[in-house]
Amino acid sequence: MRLKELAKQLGLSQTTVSRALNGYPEVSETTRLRVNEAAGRLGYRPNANAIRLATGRIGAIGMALPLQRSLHFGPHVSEFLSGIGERLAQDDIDILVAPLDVEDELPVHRRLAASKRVDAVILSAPTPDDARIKLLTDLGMPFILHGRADNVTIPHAWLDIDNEGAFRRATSHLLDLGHRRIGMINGPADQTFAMHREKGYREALLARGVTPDPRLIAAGRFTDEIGLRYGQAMLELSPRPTAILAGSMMTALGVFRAIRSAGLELGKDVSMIAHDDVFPYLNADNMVPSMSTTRSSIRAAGFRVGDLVLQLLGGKPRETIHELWPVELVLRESSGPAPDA
Amino acid sequence: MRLKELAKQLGLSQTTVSRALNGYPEVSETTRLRVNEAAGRLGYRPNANAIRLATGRIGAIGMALPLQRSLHFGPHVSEFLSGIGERLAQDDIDILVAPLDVEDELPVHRRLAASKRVDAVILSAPTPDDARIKLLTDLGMPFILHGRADNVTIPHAWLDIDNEGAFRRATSHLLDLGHRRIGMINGPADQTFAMHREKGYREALLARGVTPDPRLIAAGRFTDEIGLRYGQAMLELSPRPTAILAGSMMTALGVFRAIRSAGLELGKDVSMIAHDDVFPYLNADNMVPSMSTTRSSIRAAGFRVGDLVLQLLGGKPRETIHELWPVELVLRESSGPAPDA
DNA sequence: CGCTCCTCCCAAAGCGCTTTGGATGAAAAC
DNA sequence: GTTTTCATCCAAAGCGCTTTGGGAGGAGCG
Repeated sequence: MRLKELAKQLGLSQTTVSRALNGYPEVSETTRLRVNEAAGRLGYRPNANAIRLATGRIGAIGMALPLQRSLHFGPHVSEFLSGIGERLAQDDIDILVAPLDVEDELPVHRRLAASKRVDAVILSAPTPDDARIKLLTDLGMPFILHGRADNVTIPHAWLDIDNEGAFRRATSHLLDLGHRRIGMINGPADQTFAMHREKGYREALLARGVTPDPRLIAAGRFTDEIGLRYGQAMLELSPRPTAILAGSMMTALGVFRAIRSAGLELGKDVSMIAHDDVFPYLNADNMVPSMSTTRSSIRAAGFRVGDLVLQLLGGKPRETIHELWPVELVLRESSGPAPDA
Repeated sequence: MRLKELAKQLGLSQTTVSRALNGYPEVSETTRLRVNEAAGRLGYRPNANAIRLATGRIGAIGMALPLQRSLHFGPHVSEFLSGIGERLAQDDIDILVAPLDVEDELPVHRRLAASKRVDAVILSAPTPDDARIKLLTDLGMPFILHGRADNVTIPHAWLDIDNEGAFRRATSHLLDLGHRRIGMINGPADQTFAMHREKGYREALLARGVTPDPRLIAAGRFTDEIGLRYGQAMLELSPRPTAILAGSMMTALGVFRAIRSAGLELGKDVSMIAHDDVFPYLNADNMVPSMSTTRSSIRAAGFRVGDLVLQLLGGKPRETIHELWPVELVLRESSGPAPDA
């Protein structure tokens, strides 16, 4: 059932039917009703590609899924995507995921843009000098960044969480509890958010006169393995840290094991605060002991990003789209007073 | 730069340029070279929508992401998707993720099909009577199922892992070690794969004259919370189980905690074998103690599914596309002889 | 009653590509 | 030397929709 047939069935022109369906005013209410009824009855579905070709609007947004990088961000990506999807589905917008190798990210964006597959792009996991921003701007492709690219001066839309503040608070809290040797197992070092976290952490320490110890700072992917390895390494130091900040719940699982396998007890001998992106399948509350976290739902961020990308397409100026979300500090059993303090 | 301009620049017709670009034989090699060179130099990118409209081929495959259900399968989905993506990227095929509420899954598929957004669809997480199969078949939309729908007689392509065999082997192994009370924390009970797993488990028990105890069988989402809750419940029974099968690594984390919080030791007091979909960020080998698993990479399955969907579109008959992958049993420290045996 | 002004509808021109059905000229065949 | 036969290329017709630029006919006005 194509538009042409539908029009013929109704004894109307394609023009009128098209307008009726799309809510244009040049059509009488009775005709519109008649058209809508017939369309529903005959199961008319417009060919998306024809619409796209005719209008230039696509009804899809793109998201690059860097394969290697997604190894770092597997569960984060899917949660974030779910959030975006939840929002965009409301407006019947498709999400195109473009999997790619990290080194051809730029070409892929170029292809997406030039071939008119998407109206806009969602970027995540930026570095401070992220090259994608200039590329997309040059291409005239609207986009919104999840995270920040501090050194890029080109105006662009972004949404980020206050990583710096989160880690500053977490660190300060541990300092309040008497901890002085606080380890930090961060995310990949080239990522802006990881730098922000380190900044918050360092400044909190310095503010109390504690000199950051490079041996207590590690960076890597968000895996239990990284957590285990660096956790063990830190706990072998002497004096060993009495608290550790973990960049993700996966990291935290590894650190947890490191603590146990060193014969120590989490929340007593060693405290831990982990960053929690709120995975439904990994609940900080249900851990034993329950995990203190800096919490911010990455799914909610995705939902909002979906929102913002629509606003962007609706004409809202990109330079007015900046959101910095605060991060909760949720204290549970894994963080306690420093031992022998 | 559109085809028309390109053609004008070259002093050729659109026809010839199009053919040259698409490798048709009616074009001399020298012309083809000239065209390709110019296309590259001028940065010509065809408008994907025009191609789609003209050819009817889309160059995209769809994947429904049931939002609620993805709560059960969060990390699985992203791993699987990565695998698909890795394969389809090689052929420059887009992946459209269609997020949806579970109840409107059918309408969404109808929309995807009728609006010509995708060439084929990848279905996952089927139930035995999965209604999507009939729908897509009726719609003439090619698809491949990741998993199986045992009660559906309509011929269709599928790829699955041998869940039944995996759990039969794991259970048998535990029986060999002297365990008689073996708990099982399965995936969502309505899913085919979970039924297969239960079947393997039950039959293995029965084959040794052990009657399955309903109190030792639980089902739920793949979360640590479910693992913790059911793990605790089972360990409170007396006599308590001496071994537990966990449906996923997330589940296993919960069970692990349940074991510990009961003051028991994994691998001695209680054994565990978990199913491992091979998440790069959650490594069975690195756990303490290391985790025995039934292992099958869901990412690899995704890759292969991508492969198969292309074959399907290439004309390979759907009834010849059936793959059942064996599952490894990897024994590590978490499974040991039954205590007091 | 004649004229203007809406209201409602239509024909036709794209959108950018593929593909059918020839043309054209040179090489091959007779 | 004429007829075939290729090898190359082209004009034009779609693909299914939106949108521009009118055109009829009835209501409102004097």
